[in-house]
Amino acid sequence: MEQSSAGPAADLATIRRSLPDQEEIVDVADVFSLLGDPARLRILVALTSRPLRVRDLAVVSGSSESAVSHALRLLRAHRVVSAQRIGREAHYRLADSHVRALLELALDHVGHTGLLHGVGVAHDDAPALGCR
Amino acid sequence: MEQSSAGPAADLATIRRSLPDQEEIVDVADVFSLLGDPARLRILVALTSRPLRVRDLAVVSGSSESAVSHALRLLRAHRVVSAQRIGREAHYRLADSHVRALLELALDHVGHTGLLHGVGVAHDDAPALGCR
DNA sequence: TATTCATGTGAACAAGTATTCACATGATCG
DNA sequence: CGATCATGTGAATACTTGTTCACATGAATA
Repeated sequence: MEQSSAGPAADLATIRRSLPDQEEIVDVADVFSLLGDPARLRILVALTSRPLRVRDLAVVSGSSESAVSHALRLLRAHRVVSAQRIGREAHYRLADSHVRALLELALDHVGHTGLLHGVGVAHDDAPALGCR
Repeated sequence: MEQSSAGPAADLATIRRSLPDQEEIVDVADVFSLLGDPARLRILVALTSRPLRVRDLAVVSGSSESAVSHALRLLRAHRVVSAQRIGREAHYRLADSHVRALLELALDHVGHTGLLHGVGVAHDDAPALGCR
């Protein structure tokens, strides 16, 4: 998605028309919002490693099992994670590669290198630009 | 993208140690949270096209100028956008390529797969459990 | 069957937050 | 200078939301 459908120096009306409709905006915002809570984010980063049970996630992320369950319910409802029941255990995992990509992009952004695998950390880190 | 620096079937302690510390988690969560508000998201998507002034962003995004200014203040504080003053106007743009990449990933996902949008699927509650 | 275990859930309180309104700041123009 | 314009900001309100607590569900075990 480069300059989108709007060409270079598009006028305001063109830009406004090029925006996703409210429904899509809200859907995307919902997902970002889900990733925007530290407790849920810890859960998701933990799931970057491998599928985990609710109890494990509580231990790893440092939240109560109830809080984790509530969090997973929301994440499930928005297809951010998927669950698989085996007996009385529920194994959760990241729903798809897009979620993983979002997490890795963001972690890379703050310079966290411990979690990512062979990914060459050649990020360009453009430091704003505000001054001219 | 492979699992993580933790080997296959890493134990819980290993996974827990591999998590970013609280400070990094909160930083990343803050950015996601900023992208998680529909009004701010509209602003940011508009900025993927080209730099815009506060007034233009108000028109394009459909929020009041005051609301936009408040939003931009937060986005600026977290280096999500950068500003350049020209006379009495302030031109805002996306701060760096990471932000753009996050937006593109999310919007692209919605546009192509309907995962967030739910192609013919109710998107508020998902069963998602027990799929094997 | 009774018990235990893992997970799910509803209600309610606490904490955070986005918007509006009124006004401040600071630059430009007549 | 005084007026006007674009933007920034503080306080207050209304709204959203995450956590805890108590309990429910449903599967395994004895």
